[in-house]
Amino acid sequence: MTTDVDGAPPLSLRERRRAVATREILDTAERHITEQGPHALSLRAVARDLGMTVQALYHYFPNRDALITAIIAKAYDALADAVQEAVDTAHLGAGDLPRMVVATEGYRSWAIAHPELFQLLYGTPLRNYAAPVDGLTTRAMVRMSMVFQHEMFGHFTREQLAAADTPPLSPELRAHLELLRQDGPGALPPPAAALLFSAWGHMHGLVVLEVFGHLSFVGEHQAEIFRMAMRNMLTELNARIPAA
Amino acid sequence: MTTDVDGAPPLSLRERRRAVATREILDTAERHITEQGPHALSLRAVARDLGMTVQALYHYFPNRDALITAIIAKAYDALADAVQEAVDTAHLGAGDLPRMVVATEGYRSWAIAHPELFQLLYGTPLRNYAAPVDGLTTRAMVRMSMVFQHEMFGHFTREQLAAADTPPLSPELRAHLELLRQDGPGALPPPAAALLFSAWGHMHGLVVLEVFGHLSFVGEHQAEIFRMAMRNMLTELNARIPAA
DNA sequence: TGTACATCAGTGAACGCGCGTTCACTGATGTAC
DNA sequence: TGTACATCAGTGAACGCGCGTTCACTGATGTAC
Repeated sequence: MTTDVDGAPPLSLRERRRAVATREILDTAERHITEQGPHALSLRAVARDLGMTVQALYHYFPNRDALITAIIAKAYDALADAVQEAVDTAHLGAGDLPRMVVATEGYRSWAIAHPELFQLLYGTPLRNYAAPVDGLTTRAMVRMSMVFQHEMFGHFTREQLAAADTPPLSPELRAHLELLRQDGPGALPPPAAALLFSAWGHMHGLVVLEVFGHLSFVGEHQAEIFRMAMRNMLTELNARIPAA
Repeated sequence: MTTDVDGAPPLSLRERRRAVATREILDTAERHITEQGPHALSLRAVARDLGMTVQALYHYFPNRDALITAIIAKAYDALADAVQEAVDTAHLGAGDLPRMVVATEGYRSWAIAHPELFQLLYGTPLRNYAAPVDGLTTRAMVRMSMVFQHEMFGHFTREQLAAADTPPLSPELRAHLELLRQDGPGALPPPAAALLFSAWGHMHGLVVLEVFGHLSFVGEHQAEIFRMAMRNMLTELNARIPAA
């Protein structure tokens, strides 16, 4: 009776229930984080909220770390989605904002709309939580950085990017960045890669200061300062790349 | 018998013991933070480590929050000191690094040397900890920002700064920044203030990404990228301020 | 088609541990006369 | 100079709460024949 559009084997009752329960646990845990902060997450509280006992959770997640990892992965995806969507709908606004600036504003907006999840991703590492080594979170990160680098560099040729005007990079750093671009999907020449990291830090720094309350003295005008900073950043970035 | 150079009334035995004990509590708590992370701080563990009972701590700090606040204030001061000291000893290095870049590297170095304290200042707010409204921490912040703005803008006239080339600021933001400069000691014209915030975000963002492990794929070369970014930032900043 | 067995979601009970804070009290230190 | 009192650092005992994880077990769901 389940919709079966793609010819996948239909799920059994057990499997459907399991999927629903897993989803409920994740949603509840995420809600707890958004309400109490990432460090307040407790398995017992989640179970209580779902009307079950703690032990039952162990049928769905082997332990607390696994649950947290799942939420982190989900949050990374949500952030990447927000950036992507901001870019995709950029032309709809009639403003003259460069799409790159729109992308950074998508990043900022998601962070401000979900401060606790942003803290989960970029704040103090959780106590007693050991992040897994696998690439569960890396995928979303790569996806997001592809969006940024496409908006920043997409309209330049590889030769232009390789000739970007920066202080000279050491041979070791150049070599390291060359290596990175082999296994990563993004194929940026070293100077452009360095500029990307710098820009990422700039964007992230302003957002993190704002979300964590260290710019509160600027009051209502943080969005305006952010936009100004990102516009300037983009202008200066373009000025570093030689004409074709 | 205590050294009494400044003519202050000599401390009684009780007062000296109290000062020593307070210092010991603070040092131990700070050490616990540097060893276990800010979220692991526990009064009981601190007391245990000092060979006393928990209750005794309440003679020195009214509660856990007060102890944390004292450590935060101390850390802010240490960070400001590190930046100041970097600038003060800048000329000793024979390099051609601008003093502003040296200042930002002082910021970065302190953060890397004391990642857990840096997390305490700029990471996820502590659970169950309510930051006090008073300006205990503000003083050090202002001091540090004065160093940066002196290095960034000290050699320009007020007229030059007021004419800095940025996208136009809204009248509301201009007014707000004018207000800020009245009660703060720093007297930056609005466009310069906006550029200062942007630069602060840039510096902070790169440091926070590095300290929290989000730039680990750059490996050993994070210092080089940071220096490049800060050099570029300074160059671009200067380019925005018209000649006298 | 029904039956025997395997799988799985859930519970009850428990282990062993942590925490911040309050209260009533003792003994040392400091002070006024 | 000694004496009576006040202040303060520290303890013992307790309150009331939280947590993650493991174990043995029941009853529902799924599967092989």
